[in-house]
Amino acid sequence: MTQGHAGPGLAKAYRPGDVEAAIYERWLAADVFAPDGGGSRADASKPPFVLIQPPPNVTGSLHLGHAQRSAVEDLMTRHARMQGRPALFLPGLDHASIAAQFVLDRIIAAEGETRASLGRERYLERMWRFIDETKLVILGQQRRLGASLDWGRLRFTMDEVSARAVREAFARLYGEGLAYRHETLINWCPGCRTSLSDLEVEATPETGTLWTVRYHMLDAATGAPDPAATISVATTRPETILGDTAVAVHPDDPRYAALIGRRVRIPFVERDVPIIADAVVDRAFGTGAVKITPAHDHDDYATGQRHGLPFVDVMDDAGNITGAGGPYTGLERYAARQRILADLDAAGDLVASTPHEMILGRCQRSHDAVEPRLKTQWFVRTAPLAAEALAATRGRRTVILPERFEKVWEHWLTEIRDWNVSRQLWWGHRIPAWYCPDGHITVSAEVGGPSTCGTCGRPASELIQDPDIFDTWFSSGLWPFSTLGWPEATPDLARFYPGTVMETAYDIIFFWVARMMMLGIHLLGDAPFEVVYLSGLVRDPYGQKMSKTTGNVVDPLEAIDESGADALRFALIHGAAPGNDQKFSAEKLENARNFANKLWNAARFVLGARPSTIPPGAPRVAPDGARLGPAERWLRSRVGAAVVGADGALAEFSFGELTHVLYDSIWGEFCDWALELAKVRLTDDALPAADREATWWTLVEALDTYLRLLHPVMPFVTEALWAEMPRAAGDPDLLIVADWPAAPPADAEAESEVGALLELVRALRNARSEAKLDPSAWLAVEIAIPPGLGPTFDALAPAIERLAHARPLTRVPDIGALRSGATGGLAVLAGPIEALIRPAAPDGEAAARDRARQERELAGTETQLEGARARLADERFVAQAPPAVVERARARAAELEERVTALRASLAG
RNA sequence: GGGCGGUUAGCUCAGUUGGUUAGAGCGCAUGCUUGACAUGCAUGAGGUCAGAGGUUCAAGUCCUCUACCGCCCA
Repeated sequence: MTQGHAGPGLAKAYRPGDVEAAIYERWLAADVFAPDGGGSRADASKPPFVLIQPPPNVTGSLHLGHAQRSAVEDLMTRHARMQGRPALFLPGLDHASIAAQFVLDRIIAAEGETRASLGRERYLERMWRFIDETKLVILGQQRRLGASLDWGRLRFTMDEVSARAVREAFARLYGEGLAYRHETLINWCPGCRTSLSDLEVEATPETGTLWTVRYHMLDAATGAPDPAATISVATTRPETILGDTAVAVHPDDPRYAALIGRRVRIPFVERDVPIIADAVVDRAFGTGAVKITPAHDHDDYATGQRHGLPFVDVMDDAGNITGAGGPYTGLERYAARQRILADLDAAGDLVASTPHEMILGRCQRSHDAVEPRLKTQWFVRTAPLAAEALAATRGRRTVILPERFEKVWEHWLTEIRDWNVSRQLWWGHRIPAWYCPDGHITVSAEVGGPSTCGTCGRPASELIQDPDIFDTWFSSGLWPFSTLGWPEATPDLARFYPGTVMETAYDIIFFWVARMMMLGIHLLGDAPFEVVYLSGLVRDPYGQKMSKTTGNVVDPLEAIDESGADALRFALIHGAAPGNDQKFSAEKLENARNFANKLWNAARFVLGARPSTIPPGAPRVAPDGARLGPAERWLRSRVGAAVVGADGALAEFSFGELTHVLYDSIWGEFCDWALELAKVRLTDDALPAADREATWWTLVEALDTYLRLLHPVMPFVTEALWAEMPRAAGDPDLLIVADWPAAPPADAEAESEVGALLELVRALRNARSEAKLDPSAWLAVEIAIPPGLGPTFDALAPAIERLAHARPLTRVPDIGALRSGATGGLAVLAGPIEALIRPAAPDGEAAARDRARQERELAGTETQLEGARARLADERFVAQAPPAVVERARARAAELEERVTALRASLAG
């Protein structure tokens, strides 16, 4: 006897909204997220698993890319936690100075304010108020997603712990000569009014104009302009004429050899500059003569240094022409360009203008054209740090996944340039450098700054702190250890540094990963993580990048509301392969939702099918091995294969593969076959109760294993179901801290024998369907089974009967007997098994369709046989292929031969 | 210009160290209210694995070249 068919208290369909919030609260209440939490079952002797979460920008909200990465991070963490490792998944938020100011500037603009109208102090107060709201959004999103983050260790890149790390790191680098202050040409964004690092400048190909401008030379004797002697230069930036301090030609260019050393008058600013020779000039470019603007062009800067030219800065922070710009002073740079062109034209000195393909540097954030400008900035000397980072990856102390990114990594770190860390912004960590009136620099890691000038001893009151802040990535670069309390020697730092995995998107490998590696190794002596797992980007169904302006963004919360957090996680992880972008679509989400529902219903069935001889709430026991039928043995073996497959996928960080393995096993094997086979035994009152119990415990064991395996991917539904499952002694209340399963041993015999019979069921169904026989009719079927399969067949006959709708199902002694009676029936072949379906009444059309099916099959089989024979006829194959391969080919050929014979016989009959 | 990746069913993607008959989901077709599930079940159709050449007994898989798409660096 069995109980009712509905599981205890389980709804007919899985409704994520009903359980998710409560389950997250249970996890929080049980204190299982922290490696040292009250509910943790971590084995302190095992190596900790540490994953410091990439901190999302505090002013934003999470998009699908974040959701995917959080899902992957949480998956790894939950797996490690179930393996009994102390698992730390540390949450955080990033202040993202330039991006945050961008957002806030727009908000205050709507309130009629500007950065300048508020002033630094009030602006920063406003920022703190603003992020107090936004951070709640992000933290809430992480909870909805089910991220098992250790909230007690939440860090913010602008909190005092992080600030102390920034000051200390900078002071140490300065002390070692690795941080220095220096005037040089930097990238300036007039829109953001700050300098940028090289990485924040995007090289964009554009069609500009190449103008040819005629400069007038000076008479060598009088020094007065010589209207007849001119030299034409080509430029894409006429406004920089105002800052020209030379004209350069190639030393070997015969066109200009005679002019080298003569002087030229720069128009409008009336500056007299020399014509110089430098091999850097490309003779094929333009006229072969170029203007040199050392303060506004990277190549010209180098030329200027080589020739000792003056550097004239003609642009201010807003991109307007400075007082050095003569009549154009105060004009915006593009307005100045137009005026200069007009004036040159009027003077007859604009010789030509042609369209010109060029590469323009634009600000990654505002897309303004970046202006090279001469500025004094703080730099970090990267060469020695990069060497250490390279040594770590070359020595495999840190592995980058996918490995192909190591090549890019190598290249970038080998060619690395010094890092400009100064930003002329307000929202960020103020650079802890003070300047005394004599220009001495004092760098201090103390909260209140230095008490005196480190050089001349002047009191703090006479010192002025650098107004600039650090590049956000400077504090981000300290994240793997600032989060753990560095520079204090905290217990967390000792225990959790270095970390295990850094998961992040591949587009910030240089911005972030490289900086963490460089700073971590340098400041702490160890690389900050063992594995760098680089995720791909999540794109829309058409492969477009999701963006607010395109309007194709999917809000993770919407997806969760619609389909559940587990479905979103599954869908995102399903397509996750390291370094590969994936397209996301509603169909994928729906498929994942269906899978969650499938699992739910499978569990509902199992729980509802408990034999009445097992009391409700009985502790879970292993099925009685002596009572297992072939189907039970088959299931255990297949579950074992799923465990092995899952372990393999996890070991290789192939999380998409993990979901494939679990999906196929749970849906394709457990639900489609194991449950259907079990139904017969569970409801067969003629069987001893112990047999039915063994079957049920086998299902429970399988389901229990699946829930454990699936938990890291779909934490909510698995936890919800596990709450209803019988527990074994020693199982915890919550699945999140249950043990990762071990694989039941493989049972090759059961797999092959049951597999053959499942093949038979498929073949019977196919024959019936192709002949278009009434699917609901019970048809008599006779079956000839090879002797070896007899016992398994007999044990499963009732199930086969049910699954193939075959009744009566009769075993005939041999194939000959079957064939002799093979008239008016559908002949079915399934490997070594032959069967005959006898329709209730003769049906000419059905018979014809069946004949067509068999003829099609025969043709296909003959083609295959031909191929197999040809292969075996090749002496070189037989001689050179491994014996096992040849043996398999022979067996295959024999099988095909038998099949052809049988089909011919059947068609002849 | 340099480097990397991709090209497999109508669509989205799997395909382990080369080895039987290249798989899945969605979509499509046909049928099914089967005592867990119509968010379901059954059956089926659909592929010269971008192209060319090579290595090998054997290539979706390894090598070379070409085409197209995408990304990164300069």
